[in-house]
Amino acid sequence: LAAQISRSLAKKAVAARLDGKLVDLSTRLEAPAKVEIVTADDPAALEVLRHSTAHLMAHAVTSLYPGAKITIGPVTADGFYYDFDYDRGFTMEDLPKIEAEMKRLSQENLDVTRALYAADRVPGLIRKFEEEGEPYKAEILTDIMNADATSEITVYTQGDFSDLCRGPHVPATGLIKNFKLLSVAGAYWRGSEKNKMLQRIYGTSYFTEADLKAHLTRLEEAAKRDHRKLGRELDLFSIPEVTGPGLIFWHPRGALIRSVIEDWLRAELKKRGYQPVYTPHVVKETLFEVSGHLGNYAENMFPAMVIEEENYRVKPMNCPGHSMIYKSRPRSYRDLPVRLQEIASVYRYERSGTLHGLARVRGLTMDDAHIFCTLEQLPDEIAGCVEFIQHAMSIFGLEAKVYLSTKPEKAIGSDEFWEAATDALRTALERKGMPYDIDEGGGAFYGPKIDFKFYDAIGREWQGPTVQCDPNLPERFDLAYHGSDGKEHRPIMVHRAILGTMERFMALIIEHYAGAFPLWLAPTQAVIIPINSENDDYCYDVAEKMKEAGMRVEVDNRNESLNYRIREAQVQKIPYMLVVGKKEVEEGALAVRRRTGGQEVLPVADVISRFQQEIDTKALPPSMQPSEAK
RNA sequence: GCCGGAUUAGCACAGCGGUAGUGCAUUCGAUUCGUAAUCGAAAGGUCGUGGGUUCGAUUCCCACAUCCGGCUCCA
Repeated sequence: LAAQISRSLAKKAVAARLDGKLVDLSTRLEAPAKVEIVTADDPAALEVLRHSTAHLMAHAVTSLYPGAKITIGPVTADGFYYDFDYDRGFTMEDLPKIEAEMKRLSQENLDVTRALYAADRVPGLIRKFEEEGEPYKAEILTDIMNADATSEITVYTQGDFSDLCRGPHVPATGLIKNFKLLSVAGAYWRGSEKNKMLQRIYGTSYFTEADLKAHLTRLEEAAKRDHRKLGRELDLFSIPEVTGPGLIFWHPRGALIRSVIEDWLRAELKKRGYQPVYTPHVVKETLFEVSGHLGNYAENMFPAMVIEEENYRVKPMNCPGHSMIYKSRPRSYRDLPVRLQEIASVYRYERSGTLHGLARVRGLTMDDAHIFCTLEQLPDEIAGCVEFIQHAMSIFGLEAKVYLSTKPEKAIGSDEFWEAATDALRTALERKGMPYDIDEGGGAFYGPKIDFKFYDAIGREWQGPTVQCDPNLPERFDLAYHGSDGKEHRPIMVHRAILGTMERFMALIIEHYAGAFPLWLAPTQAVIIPINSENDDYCYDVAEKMKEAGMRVEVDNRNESLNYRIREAQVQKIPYMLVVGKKEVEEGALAVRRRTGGQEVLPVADVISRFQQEIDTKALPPSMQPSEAK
């Protein structure tokens, strides 16, 4: 019953599924199974194609650059990469040469064949790789056999190129036509800093030219909404070289947006029973000896400064400070939970190569809070945090990937605690109907946590909100409360951030909105543009009225053409442009142009009431809603 | 921190072994305009910093700083 699917019969076939398992088209059918042909429009086909493109690239590289050793070449979210060990780094100039060689190998339409090695033949294979000067392949094989001595190994061959690989692959190189090599980078062998750095080449591949072009266009579009570019164009912030990397200067417009978000946060925090506190930025380093940060986190802290023979440190975290406030007086079980909140700047020494605009900085402002509670209160407290985060995400229209991170190998604390806390986290997510993945062993050494990860314009992952359970700091600070039994008990501490940090969150929403902030966040909500200077007084009167109604409005009566000023407002992504000419003055009206397009002439009072309706009143707490028009 | 690349006016970019140029922004002048750039002029640069090669370096070489893409890290 062995069935080999003829390539001529299924030109578009890329791979097949046997009982749901992805296999090569050349697979021999040894028992009855449900057979399904995977064609180019199947999402799985793209992965197969990209993996095969990675092989094609490795083939091209080994033929162009003798001595380049192959390692691994997996598929990524939008493409693939392959890591090589070569005595010089590849540069962007090498990529066209490699692409040309790939094109040539594709035109040869080499068969891609698969060879299966039973366990007893693997030692021979290892020797073969060693003899051929491919030590990395030999190492991978050795590790596979050490893990399971009965493993079967497959090797794929196209022309004179062979690679150890699980597959599946496209049946012939001729199917690989629309690809692009994108960048070169260094990457450590097996991801460890201690190992040799390899040369990585990234690329992507599609079945059709149109898909490839669309992808490249998407990358260009994404670059346009890069928060570093928009931050300069919209005059939101700067990071001057003279004042140091990773330290942000917020300009008036950026600071305005940030302060509106902080006002929103404070109102939400108040509703949820958080108490605001303030703690010092610089403290004697004893605090961090007690917290254990000097032992475990010192390489991420700014070095000590000496004042009157005492060492002081800039804080890298707020939890020790909040612990001091908790500890400042005896606590009763009746006081719990205690929720201390601070939108607080901390400073961390992040390694220079990791800094990235607002998204990764050395001076960061956490929307931090620490909840001190009993183990019994933990589920409700965590559910409250998850609900808060969910609410915030809905306000900003953001989506996050949620991870529940469980007990790592190196952990402290009792099993009872880990179990109860992990359970509380899981229950909270399920109660709120939040889909999540488990990050097995990804928790902090002191406790499990929930992490929310966001994606930037080009798909990079950034951690934002987090909820962490921690019995360790209460222990270190000897925190206690008097229980109803009259005895002293230890509270649990929950670390949580709703937005993450203000810096990273701003980066995120700048890219999310592509700089076109919704009305409630827009630094300038409306600009009034007189057509000529005769209308200036009317414009100032209207502006005054609008300011009284809570609008952030400006008059642009610069000596520039109307077109120029419209364009300027459009480029600055100002939501409303209000043009005033003779007609509007006579009618007590405004010619309303929206940045999204559309024009209409409305009485001033109508413009104000429309504006107030457009600010989503459900999203904002009462204290922030615009006041009634006067 | 590691690998590769980059650094020229406020911004975006040309250029080149013989001491710098364009556009926008800025300032000034003209223009008073009906929905995405009015015209003209002026001003603006130790060509990232330091060292070397050279008769001469913005250009070539080295170190450092910063940025970009990755890697690693992100108790």
